[in-house]
Amino acid sequence: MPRTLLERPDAVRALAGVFRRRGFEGSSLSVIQQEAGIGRGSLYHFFPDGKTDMARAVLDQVKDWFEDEVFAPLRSAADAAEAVSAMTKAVANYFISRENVCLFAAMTLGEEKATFAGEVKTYFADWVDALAALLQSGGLTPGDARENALDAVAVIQGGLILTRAYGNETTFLGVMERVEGRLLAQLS
Amino acid sequence: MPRTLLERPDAVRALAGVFRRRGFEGSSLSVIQQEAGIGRGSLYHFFPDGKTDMARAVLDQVKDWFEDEVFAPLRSAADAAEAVSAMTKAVANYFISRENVCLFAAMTLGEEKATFAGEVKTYFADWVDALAALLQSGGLTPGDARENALDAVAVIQGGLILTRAYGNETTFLGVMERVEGRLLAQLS
DNA sequence: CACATTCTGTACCGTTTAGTACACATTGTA
DNA sequence: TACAATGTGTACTAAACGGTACAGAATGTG
Repeated sequence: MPRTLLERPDAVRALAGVFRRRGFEGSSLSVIQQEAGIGRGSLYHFFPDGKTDMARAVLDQVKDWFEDEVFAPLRSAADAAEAVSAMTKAVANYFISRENVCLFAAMTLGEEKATFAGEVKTYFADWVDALAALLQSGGLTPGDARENALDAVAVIQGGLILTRAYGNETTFLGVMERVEGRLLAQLS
Repeated sequence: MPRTLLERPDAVRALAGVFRRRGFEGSSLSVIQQEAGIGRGSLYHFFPDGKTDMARAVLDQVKDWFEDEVFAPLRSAADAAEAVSAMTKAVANYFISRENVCLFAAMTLGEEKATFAGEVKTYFADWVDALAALLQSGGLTPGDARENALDAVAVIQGGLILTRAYGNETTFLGVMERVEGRLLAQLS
């Protein structure tokens, strides 16, 4: 079975960049061709169902990354405090190297909202649940753990909005530092 | 000078609803006509520069509402704790009655980002600054006031994302209750 | 009832959209 | 080198896009 230069995961990575910069509806096929450097033929070869297919593939890849690098470590952590620090560090690095855009958050707006509602809900629920479980393992009551986890994810997402609005990155970094501090304080 | 049935502010209100539901790029002229119940002729009569003009008018109206109902009260408050409670209540009611969408946050994504960057930055900066000033007047150091204000606005914005993702409203209400509690705790 | 002004519906324009068709290039294997 | 599978550029379509033009309806004033 012949292999050529462009593999599907590479295409997905390139698409993710375009969607982050332009949004889903703002990424026309011509824009995608140009910015991702992938011709229309290849695009419809890898993603036969068109733009929706492309977006789904991108969301899947993001979800997989978070599952491996964030959610799973939270669930299987031995030391709660260490796990909190690891999570904030991983998440901060991730979004800073990806234009401070969370594609799942972007999918809660506009027409694409209905299309990806299931995936979006699962992503955020997995994140909140994994963090809540960790906090509970660190001594918090189930209720407190859940509330703190939800507020942590919320402040991270809001931090992304504010850092884009301000046009800097220090805003987001500050939010991440403080959310780490608050979570660690809860654990002690 | 003759007056007819539809006034510009009414049109702006209708447009805001469409933009909240469909996003800026997702709101085509035909969709706007249909959902806002305003014909193309009227649209271009009130907003000669087209869609950009419409979006600007909507953002202006939102900004004015927050200026009057949120920012100004924060700045001129006598009692810091009361002002915090008033703000959280006003903000919660506002977003719940507006489909849990902050149009300024939506404008930090996609192609329209560049177009409205100035207005968006001003909106969030005004909010954070007004809240920080209040917290400072309530006894916090300038640094603490600023950090707490920024995190409060961030968690509110993130709460909107999560409540849309979960498809409920209780998530956002919970976030609002807790952010009020945390701010009040700082003041005491 | 005129009248000027403010609105509004409709037809239209050139451009762009997502998606399709398909010949052809590229590749690993035999 | 022949071959089948995989990947890709190009031309094309119908529909939708934002925006324009403009006749005429609606309105308060004299």
